[in-house]
Amino acid sequence: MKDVASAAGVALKTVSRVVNGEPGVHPATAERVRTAIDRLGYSRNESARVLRRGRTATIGLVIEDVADPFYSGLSRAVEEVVIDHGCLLLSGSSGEQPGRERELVETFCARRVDGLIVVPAGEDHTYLRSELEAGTPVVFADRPPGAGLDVDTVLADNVSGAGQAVRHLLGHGHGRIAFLGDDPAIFTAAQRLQGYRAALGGLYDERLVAMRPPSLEAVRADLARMLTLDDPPTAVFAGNGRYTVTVLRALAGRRLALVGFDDFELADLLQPGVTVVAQDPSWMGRVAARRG
Amino acid sequence: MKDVASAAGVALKTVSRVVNGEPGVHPATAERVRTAIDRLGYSRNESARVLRRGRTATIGLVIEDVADPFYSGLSRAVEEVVIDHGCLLLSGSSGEQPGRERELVETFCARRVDGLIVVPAGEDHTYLRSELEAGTPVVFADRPPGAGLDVDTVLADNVSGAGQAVRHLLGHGHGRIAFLGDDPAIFTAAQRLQGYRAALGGLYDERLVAMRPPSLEAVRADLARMLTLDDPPTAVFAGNGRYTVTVLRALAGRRLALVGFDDFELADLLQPGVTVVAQDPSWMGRVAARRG
DNA sequence: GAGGGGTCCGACAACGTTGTCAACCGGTTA
DNA sequence: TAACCGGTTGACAACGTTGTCGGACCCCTC
Repeated sequence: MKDVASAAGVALKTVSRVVNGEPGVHPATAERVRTAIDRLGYSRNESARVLRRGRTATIGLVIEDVADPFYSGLSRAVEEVVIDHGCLLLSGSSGEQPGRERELVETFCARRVDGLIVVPAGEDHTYLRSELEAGTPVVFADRPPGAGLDVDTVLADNVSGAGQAVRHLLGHGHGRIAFLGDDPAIFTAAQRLQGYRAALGGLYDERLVAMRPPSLEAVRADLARMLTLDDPPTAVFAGNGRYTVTVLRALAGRRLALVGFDDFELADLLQPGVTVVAQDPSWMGRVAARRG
Repeated sequence: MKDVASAAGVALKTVSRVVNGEPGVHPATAERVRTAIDRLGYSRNESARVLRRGRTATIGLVIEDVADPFYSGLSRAVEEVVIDHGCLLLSGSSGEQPGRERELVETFCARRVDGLIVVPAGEDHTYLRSELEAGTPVVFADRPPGAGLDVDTVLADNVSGAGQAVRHLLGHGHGRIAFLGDDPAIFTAAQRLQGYRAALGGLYDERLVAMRPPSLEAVRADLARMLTLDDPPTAVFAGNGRYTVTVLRALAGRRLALVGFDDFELADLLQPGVTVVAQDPSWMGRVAARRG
């Protein structure tokens, strides 16, 4: 601020040097500048700084929904790493809408974020190509980008995780295991179905699979339908954290064994709530940091 | 970008007009500019725009911890409102550390956020005074600011909420009700203690109160101590969402009645998990929006 | 006293955008 | 013909900061 400069009787550049802690300023001068700063309540305008220097010290994070425990955990981990690098976090929830995802990404890019972490909602990410060519580091998390894009991606091993869950149930004598999961258009849901199917092998029965967005009514109906089969399921494998909770609620008393993908609070306090922890969110954060 | 201007054979200002959808540009010219923009993959530099216009279209949110369901719910609601206003959200977790809170707030201010929503961790917010005088709209949420500051604040009625919880237990015949809550230095914890105490009246017994940061070991020890009293508690009132979960875990089998402040996922699926929902986070978001 | 080296400081341009103002052009009116 | 008008367009300055460069000054040495 030029007011500070004139108040301290120095040039703009000297003030700049002081606020940035650059060397080559006489201690007495620096002190004079500092008191002027305090007196006037000056604080550096980061926008101008960004404009001049080119780095925004900002990372953009696009997730599904901050309110989902899985993503809020991820957010926190990312935030931690980002702050450690002296940056700030711009975040937004796509709500599983590809359009919203794209809007967020483009807005973040227009603000010239120094890096982007995206949990994609859509399939087509060609709109990112120009951004990538411009050199913006982008990392995908939890789900891979659409075809034709070469981007670092952090994934959990959904297939083998689902396999473990199924084998756990098989080992406890369950031969009829239902799979309730999210829309198979979602990468993780499809992967987990695949793991479930592979682990079941010949035991696989299409009638025990229901995949769609989680709503209590739908899950209730699916379960009710399955339970009227001649050979009803004795166990359920739920495709993600939110699904596990929904299934629990839909079961309401009926005592089926339940295994869920993703951990969730209090899982250990419920009947047989085996959980498979999918990701270590801080691991994802670390990968993002790889590109300070 | 001046490249676009020269590519389209027009002046900078005309490009500016087109990207901003300002009137007074011949359709043919606008079209030429647009194709140049597409061809060059231009996107407006928001930093420069911010510098020139003074508005950042950014809101800062400082909370306790995004990973806490209460705050992640609040975040989501705030985000919703902020996006509706065409703004973006910068958020950070203070981790209940006043220093961190202050750092975050000051960083946000240096970036000239158009508004600030703060769940305070500290007691002293005089450092905000100059910012307030500069005209930045600030809203406190969940907890009030330190003394001597005149700021809009969104609070739940913690006292009467706690009173309701206690009366609920009294109504079910519990005369010995323990209160386990967070450090009384935290506003909400103190308020809830006050409500608990008032509702109990003569039944209040200091030995049934334990307040400190929630850790499983500490809560276990507190509970164990209380249960060895001649007249042990038959019910527990937990001071916040995280505490409720911790108490549940610490109880591990012992069947005390439990009421918690704040709702939490699956509360309805546990034994006697009465809950008092404190805030409607979207309400807070709305208040923040009051100052687009 | 002249030259050399170091320390401290300031003038100036540039970052990319937008607000202001004036210029231009075709057509209409006095 | 001159004055005027609405619709388009462009030149220029400004936003607040930092990088570059060069100037002023002091101390030391020959």
